Order: sequence, then structure tokens, then C-alpha cells
Amino acid sequence: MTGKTVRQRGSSWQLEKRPGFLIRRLHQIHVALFQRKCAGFDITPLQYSLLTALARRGAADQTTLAAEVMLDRTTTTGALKRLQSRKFIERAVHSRDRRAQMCRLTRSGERLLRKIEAPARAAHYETLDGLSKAEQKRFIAMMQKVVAGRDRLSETADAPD
Amino acid sequence: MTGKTVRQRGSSWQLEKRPGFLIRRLHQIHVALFQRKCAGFDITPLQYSLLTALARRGAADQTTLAAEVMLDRTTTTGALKRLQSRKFIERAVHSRDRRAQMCRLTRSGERLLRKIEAPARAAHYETLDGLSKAEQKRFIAMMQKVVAGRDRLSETADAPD
DNA sequence: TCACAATACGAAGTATGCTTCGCATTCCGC
DNA sequence: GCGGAATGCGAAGCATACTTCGTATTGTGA
Repeated sequence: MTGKTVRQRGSSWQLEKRPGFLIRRLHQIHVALFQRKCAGFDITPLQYSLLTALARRGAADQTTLAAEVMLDRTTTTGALKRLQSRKFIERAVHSRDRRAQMCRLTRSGERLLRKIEAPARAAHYETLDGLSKAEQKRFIAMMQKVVAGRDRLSETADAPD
Repeated sequence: MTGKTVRQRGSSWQLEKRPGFLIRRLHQIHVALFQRKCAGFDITPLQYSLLTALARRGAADQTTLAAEVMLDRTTTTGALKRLQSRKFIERAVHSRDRRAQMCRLTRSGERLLRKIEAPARAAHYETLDGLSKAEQKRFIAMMQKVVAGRDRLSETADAPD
């Protein structure tokens, strides 16, 4: 109270210019948009990613799926359980490796995936509304560039400080 | 099993090209990097945003802070409580409006903010490693463009489908 | 074969982030 | 000054997301 507060010195930089802050906002916007566009289905972006990965692979254990969508195993398991409880996927112990839970789409899951594709795609691209088509392309390319090379979870530049 | 699965038809598009997926990865990368760079302080990006906002304002009620960092009230309250429990901020009922909780930095919070600024800034910019300086500038500008106009939470294009 | 490493999970704990509901207080029109 | 609207919070519930620790199973080398 008596002393001078820290407030906004020359060295501070605006919240709205920090990459991390903007990224969080983008994420927030995308999730909200996805929920809106896919309202009737009650599916989250993560669940959609998992269903997609499962469709591509046909069947897979949870660790493989986690790697596919770039998530840790625990979070992945939680989402898969929720999908299972809604009968979109089946989970069963692998026949030859009883440690593993093999997952696959149910008919219902396949149907869902077909119906949700259009609105999901719309949500993904509407997130970048405000950018021109050309800018969107550049933006996506840049994101891929940033993400490239950081394939492993938490592997974010092992260089020393 | 008997029928054909959904797997990867012409209309499906790769996980790694979806804006939303890439944004989630960026967010993930930034958070991990922030934790690494600011390891000794045990502060999250959100907490850092709140401390910054508080420093700028001097003191503020929770709703104002939530708007400042673009978060819903409940999440903000949770983070503020954690900051309070670690004595980085004080929370007290407003003298003239007993509904409101006024927050302000403690000395300890001010000290923390000064010490954490450099590594935090480094984390924000290292997130965009892989892009040249010029690209980083364009990237940030594009993010601001996307975010602009969606000021309110969940306000993600009120246009009809 | 038998100890040991690697693997696939699960449980628990913490933090973020949202929604809906409800309470207390304040403000505002009359 | 009084009744209802608006405001600031809190609680509960769900989903994401990470870490650490423990357990069961498999594979491997001596």
C-alpha cells in the first residue's frame, strides 16, 4: 500500500500479445465452436479425435491410441471409458496380451462418425474465421512447423536453459 | 467385423491437419514449456496471467479479473484461491460491496512476479521455436486477428448454422 | 527357469475449464 | 422504502490434462 506496486513497468508486456495467452484463447474458441456445431451429438473434440483414430486403425490398444492423439494414457483411458459407456466403442482385454485393452468402433460409433464429420470439419475451419483462405493455409502450415519435432509428450526442447 | 469399417475414406482428413488438433498441441507444448522454464516457482500459465492482471490493476474483484484473463468466474476463483493459499495474493470482502471479493498482490506475490518474468517470457517465445522471428510476428498477428471480435467467453460467431 | 526389465493399465491427486443452479447483496425504478 | 432485477460468488458436476505410484502381465537374458 505504501510502497510502489509492480504495475505495468516498461519490461511488462501485454497479456494479449503473449503467445501462450493467445494459444489458450484459440483453444477455448475452438472447443466452444465445436460444441456448438456438433451440439446434437454431445461429443468433445478429444472424443472425436479418438473416434477418428480408431476408425483409421480399425482396432487398437489404449497406449497406441494415446500416442496417436498425442495424449497421456490416463486422460485417454478416461475419454475411452466415456465413449464405451455410450456404446460408441467396445473395450476388451486383448486375447494374447492380457495387459492390453483393445478398442474398436461399434456400429453406432461408425454411424456417429459419419454423421458428425461435416459439422466437425466446419467447426475446425470456422475457428480460423477472421483469416482469409490463404492466411488460414499459412497459419496451419506454421502450426505444423511449430508442432513438428515435438512428437513426444512434454518433449519441449531438451536444450539447456 | 464382417462389414467394411469406416477407416480413412477420401472424405476423412488427417488428424495432424485439423486446426483444432494443432491448436490443442500448441497449448500442450506451451504449458509444458512454461512449467519447465518456471520450474522453481511452481506457477501455472493461468496463475501467471492472473498475477500479471492483478499487478496491472493494483486490486480487483474476481469477476473483473476473470474478464481480464478471459475465463469464467468459477475457474478464476479456483486459481485465485490457490494463489491465496500460497500467500501470493490476499482476498477480502469489499468494504462497500459485500458480495465482492477484492484481490491484491502481497509483497511476496510482487517479488515472485519480478523474479518469474524472464523465464515466463522465455517460455512464451520458445513455444514458437521452429518459426523465424519474422514468422513469429506474423503468427502472433494472425492469432490476434482470430481472437479479435470474440471477446466474450463462448461467443463464437452467433451466426446461424 | 527364474529374476528383471519393459509394458499396459489403473488409482489418486492436482489444476484447468465449462455449465447449471442457488444464495446473498446491492442497485434501481417507482 | 420496497420489490424485483442485476450482480458477485459459491457448490456441484463433468471433461480434459498431467504427474506419480502401484499392479499385473509379458518378454528376455543369464
